[in-house]
Amino acid sequence: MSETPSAAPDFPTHFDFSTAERELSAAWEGAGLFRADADRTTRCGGERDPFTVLIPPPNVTAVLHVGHGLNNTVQDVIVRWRRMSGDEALWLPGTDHAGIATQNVVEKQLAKEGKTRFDLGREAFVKRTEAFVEETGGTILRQLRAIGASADWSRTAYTFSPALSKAVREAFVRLYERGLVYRGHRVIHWCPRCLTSLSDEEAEFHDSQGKLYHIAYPLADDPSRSITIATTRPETLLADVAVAVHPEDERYADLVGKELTLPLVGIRIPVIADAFVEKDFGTGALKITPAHDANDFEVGARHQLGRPVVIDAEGRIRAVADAAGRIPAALDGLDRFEARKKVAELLEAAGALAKVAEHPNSIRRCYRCDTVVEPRLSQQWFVKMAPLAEPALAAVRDGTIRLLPEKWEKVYINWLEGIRDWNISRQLWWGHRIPVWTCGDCGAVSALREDPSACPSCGSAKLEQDPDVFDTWFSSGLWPISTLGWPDETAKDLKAFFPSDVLVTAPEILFFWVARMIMTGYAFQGRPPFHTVYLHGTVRDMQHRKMSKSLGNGIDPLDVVEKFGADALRWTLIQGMGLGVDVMLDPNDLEKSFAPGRNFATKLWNIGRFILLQVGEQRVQPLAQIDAAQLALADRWILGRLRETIAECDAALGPARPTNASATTDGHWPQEARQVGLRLDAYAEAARRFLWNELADWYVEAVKGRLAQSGADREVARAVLVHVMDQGLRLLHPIMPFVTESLWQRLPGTQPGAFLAVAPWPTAQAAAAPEGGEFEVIREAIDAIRALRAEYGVQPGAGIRAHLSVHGARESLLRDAALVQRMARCELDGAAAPSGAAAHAVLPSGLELSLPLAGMVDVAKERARLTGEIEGLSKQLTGLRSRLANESFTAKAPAAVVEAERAKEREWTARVDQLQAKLAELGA
RNA sequence: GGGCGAAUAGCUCAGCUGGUUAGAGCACCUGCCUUACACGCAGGGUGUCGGGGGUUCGAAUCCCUCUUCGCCCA
Repeated sequence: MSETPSAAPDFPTHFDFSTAERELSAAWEGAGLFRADADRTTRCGGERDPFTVLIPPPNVTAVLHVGHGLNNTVQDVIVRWRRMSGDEALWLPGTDHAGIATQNVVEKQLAKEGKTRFDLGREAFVKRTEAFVEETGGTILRQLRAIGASADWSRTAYTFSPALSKAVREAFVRLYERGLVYRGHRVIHWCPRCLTSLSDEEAEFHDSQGKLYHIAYPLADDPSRSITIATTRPETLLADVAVAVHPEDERYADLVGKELTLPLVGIRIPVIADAFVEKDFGTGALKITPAHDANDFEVGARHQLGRPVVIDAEGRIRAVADAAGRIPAALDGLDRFEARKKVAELLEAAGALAKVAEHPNSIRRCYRCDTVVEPRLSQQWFVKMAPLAEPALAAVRDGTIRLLPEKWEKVYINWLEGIRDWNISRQLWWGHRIPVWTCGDCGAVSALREDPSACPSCGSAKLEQDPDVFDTWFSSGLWPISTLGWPDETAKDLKAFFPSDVLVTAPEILFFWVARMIMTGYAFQGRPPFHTVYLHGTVRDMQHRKMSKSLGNGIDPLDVVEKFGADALRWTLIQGMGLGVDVMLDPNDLEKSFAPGRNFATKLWNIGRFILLQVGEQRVQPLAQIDAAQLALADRWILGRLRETIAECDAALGPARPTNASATTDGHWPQEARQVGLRLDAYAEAARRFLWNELADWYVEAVKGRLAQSGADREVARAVLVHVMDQGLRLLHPIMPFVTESLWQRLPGTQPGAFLAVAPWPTAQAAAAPEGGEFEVIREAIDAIRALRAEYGVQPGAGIRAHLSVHGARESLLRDAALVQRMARCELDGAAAPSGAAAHAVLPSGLELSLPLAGMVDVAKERARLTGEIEGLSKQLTGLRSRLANESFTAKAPAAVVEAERAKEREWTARVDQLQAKLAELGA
């Protein structure tokens, strides 16, 4: 490693990211840059458009993993972009109390002490959980600061705080009053480990290899005949109340109305006909178990059948209800899976097991503990979803809300069209208690905003509150309004920042959370909670597996921050963020994944180092004061590239909001704008390309000679250099906030105390001077000379000479000969090329270069090279000419296309001619 | 079983409403410590655009079909 001995000691060759991160985080927060002010928004009479992003609240028990890193980096990039763009940007952080997840964690702690929550009792358990959350609940938010999150920490919300709990209660009571919630006795998903019901979404499907048991049920009055049913769950036959066949199934037509003997149990059950049965599945005969299967429940209800319950809350076989005489002693008390084996054995022994076949199927598992869900008959609170879904469906259909990428709009619509009622009660202790009281005297059921002391109907004090709590997602669904102050309709934040703008989350929780927020937005505010939903991909390892604790393939973002810096982490994540595309990272080789980000930061740092060491800290003229006529070719070129890059970044990111949105009206995404913007990878690449491939690789090199001299041109160069660096840093800041802020604050001209984090986002200025296309000719020449040098193995340090032909941009190239000299180590010579062996290049502009490389050029090789180039072009030309000769092409294709093809033909023909002339010069 | 989507360079992906000599990043190979940077610089190879058929003057792009993979829902 080489160190420049003269380098300024306070400007090392590498960026000290850990110090910068610590200092800048403190400085940003100290200056209150991320605190949003409601009064400054247009909705409150201020001047700025509000721009609100609400964090998907992580669980209070969570510790930061790379998935959080990705989700929050995306939000931060968007918020920083809007903040710099002049919006009153609010990124509202917070956490979710996570009912089941948190209760599980505390129960596990208790288990280590040899206790259960029942040993403590409800009140003590809740107290203990509160204390646990108090202690560790802020962990993940603190960790988010370490990756540079510019959230407004003063507004940190928590779903179980008193304010948000009030919103939950108000929401439920309003739905109750509107007749949109009801209590019902249904077969719901039950987790026998968590001992609670689950919503459809919380009971996730998993493919499994099950078995299909074919069991013969003999006719009660003629045991020589039987009906064979097929089931995956033979243990539930203990609760069978009928066997159903399809009404049009001729095989069983004569048996409908007869009775069967239930194997192992011995009681008589009827054969019924119901169109629900699929004739082609299994044997076409279906056992009906209303208490243990949701579909059977419906069938049973249609036929007024009983509902014996034979499996208890823990998943054990017992005569729970209406099941007297149904449980053989050998099965009583057995776990359901043990019971399945035992039932099969007993049936086998009784000769009733006709067949057992392998049967791939899907089973539901608890999304929190993976336990196989048990369908269970029980009383729960449900939300009627169809009326709530209607405006949520319309909003996406008509473009009030857009989902990116587009395919999720279809999934969303498909789901909402078939929406089912939502079970919102949970038999947990950690959560918002359901505010419903039943009177012990008059039986009145009341949903109340305030805890009652007496029955609202009869005045009795004998009131009992529903013991259950709400599904956590019920409170999460209110997040966009509850965090902003609802149900206080006069809350300033609600006025200023609702509706919010972009919601950034993972598709996994599209139904759990996103759809429900949209529904509650309409239900309680009559408006959409946001206009854009950005659904990002998943972080995966090199085998495309999702990162998880159990697989041990995770990446700790804080580890990455420590080893490579927060900017490197952010860069890697954003640069890989194609719309909806998964981000692949290698947990076994962090260097491979994150070194490019760190290297880019170092590169930037060294551009800054060059500027400070070469430009110095003396006053630099603002670019606006420079007379356009004084700008060099390279200056005009880099300013043109900057203008183009700003436009590219803007096009990749925006538009920020639908066009016709106002303080009181919801905007609308026209069809052509629905899928536009938030291309973070394209934005990242545009900024990187400008700073590295254009500014560093070309402009910095081009400007070196001018900086070494003194005079007016040096001042012009300094002004342009500092300007383009300043603008480039602004463009990159949302992605790499630390290194850009560190450099920007050191740029000559930056006011002390100013922050890049709130500096204005660049706007593309109209060109002050011609774009500098001539500089492209210089670049082409340098490229060509470098390529020839490499081709012929010219020593890197050796100087050579190039003769220019009379064609093309000869004069302008000669004017900048010094530049070519430095960048290609090649002296330009306007004199005609001497005869003899030389390497040749014909530039697209028509200019010809001839490099006499005495002793290096092998004439045969040069001939072969030129011939190859001619052949390639000729082949292209042949195709082109036959297209132009085709009359139907010239007649039917648009004139502009035809003309473009003709121009191409002229250009290529000329080029081939030039190359051929060169070849001729080399002799036969 | 129903719905949605993808298949383009070794890898991850762009290529939208048909017309560029099919691109980018990473990886890879070669040569260089050229006074901001070796965490760097310069140069370089790489594709029957999944198979088949169709529409068209013209298809990676539109239509049909097959194959493979993924996601959502039941």
